[in-house]
Amino acid sequence: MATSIPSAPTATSAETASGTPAFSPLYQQIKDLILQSLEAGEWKPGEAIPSEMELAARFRVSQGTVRKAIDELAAENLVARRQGKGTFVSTHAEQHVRYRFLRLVPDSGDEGPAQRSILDCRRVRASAEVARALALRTGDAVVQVRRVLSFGGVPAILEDMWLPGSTFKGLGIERLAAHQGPTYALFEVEFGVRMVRAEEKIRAVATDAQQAQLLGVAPGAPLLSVERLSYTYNDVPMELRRGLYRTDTHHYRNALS
Amino acid sequence: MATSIPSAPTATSAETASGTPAFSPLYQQIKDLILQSLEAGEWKPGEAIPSEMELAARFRVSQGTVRKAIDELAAENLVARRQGKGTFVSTHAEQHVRYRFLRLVPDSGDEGPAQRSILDCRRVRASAEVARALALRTGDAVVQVRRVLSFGGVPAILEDMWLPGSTFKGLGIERLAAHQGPTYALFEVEFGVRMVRAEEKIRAVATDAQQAQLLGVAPGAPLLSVERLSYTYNDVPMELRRGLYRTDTHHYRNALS
DNA sequence: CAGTGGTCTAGACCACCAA
DNA sequence: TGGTGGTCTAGACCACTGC
Repeated sequence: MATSIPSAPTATSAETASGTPAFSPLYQQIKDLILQSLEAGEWKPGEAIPSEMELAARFRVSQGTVRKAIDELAAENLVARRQGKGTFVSTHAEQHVRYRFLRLVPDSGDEGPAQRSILDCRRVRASAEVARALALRTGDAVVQVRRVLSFGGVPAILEDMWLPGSTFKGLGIERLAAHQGPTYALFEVEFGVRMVRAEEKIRAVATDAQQAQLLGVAPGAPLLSVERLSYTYNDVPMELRRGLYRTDTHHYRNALS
Repeated sequence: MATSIPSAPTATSAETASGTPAFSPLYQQIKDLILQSLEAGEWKPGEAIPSEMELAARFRVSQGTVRKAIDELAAENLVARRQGKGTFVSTHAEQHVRYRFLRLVPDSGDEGPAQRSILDCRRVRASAEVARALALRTGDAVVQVRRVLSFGGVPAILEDMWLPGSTFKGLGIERLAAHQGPTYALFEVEFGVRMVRAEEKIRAVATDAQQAQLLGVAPGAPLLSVERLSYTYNDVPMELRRGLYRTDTHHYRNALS
């Protein structure tokens, strides 16, 4: 199916062996091809992809078809268009989308970025639960990170992260501490991993003694438990995160539509 | 600005009095016009809007321009396209989008719809806080509803709702109790109010004695506090809701992208 | 000014649905 | 079979950016 586009492209195509029609419009095929280049790293985060005209010539389709393919990629936040300049591969390092995945906002006012304090970072063997989430085998190497995020000096988030050891070779406490800006931007630059989407499961829990001490709240105080599974291209899970959020001065913001 | 489209439509238009260019593409103007008809109730939820060709003729533009306008409306879930049939005004009564705004899902398995139990429904005067959220004046009439939602006989959600009294005339406990399906579907049919989007603020809180009793949990148990402000067309706030969610067997699901 | 994305059009054809 | 939305094209022109 995913072979190269024929010189005379056909919209109606791709008869599967199993007999189902499996119609896929041309622009979808083009989108998939662009996606493959994105995954392969042909263009790095922050870089411009070729112009619509160039891509149209390359794939032997009209500019309008490329446009529709890019429209969908832009809708999924994989690329961003800038009129007069070009289309750019999305990155977590951009100013206006920084901390795109962080939904905790102050109840009033506006505060700067979080201060990070790395408590721990070590390579461990994946528990059954972590392995299942990250599509690994139990016992595989994973990097485990624990940190506290503070706003204006007040601790607000206690977070544990698990990352596949094979991909995040050499991730240590120094690198994490030295880095400025979003952690996901560090992952892009240092490990070539771009987080594309994530799913969160949110619960209310009571603090235990250790957590309470780290966050500076009373033991038993209610906290928001946020379990996040982040995915790279192609729906590959790449990070499991368990966060405890203080919600006495902040709240988790969500838009429904 | 919002006058009718001239017989020879211009893409570059709408010079504002203040001097700013304020360029608005044709398809945006068409989208606004369709939106106005939607707000005015020219087509009711569940009904089909005119075909793309008809709208193109009505607004004196090409089908492609109407298509792009409808594309955006569909992306915002205001209408839904069905190939071969037409484009339909979205409704909360549709099977596949039912409980679109309810993000609480069971940790495992799948359960049927919630059982509702209305505890209270009465007309009261808006507190300063409720008035501010609903863009009313303090003391204006509002309908206040308290109810419990249960899954499989187990109470899971305790909810208070506030609705503008002027719009929700005659809303009583009988009507709420008699109705089947999503509450927002009732609002569409009985009061002509369609909820289009909502914003939620989520916190972890400790249960007080009364809440604990209604939900069947221990006093002080951590619960998810979900404050929702729902909007109709044109960003008009129409409902304030404060929910307490049990998250021992369920969780609040969220997708980030 | 040239190059990029953005808009608009008109027409052809395809896939889906209902009568 | 006719109507609806869905795809694709080709070309013209507009708006924004940077040289």
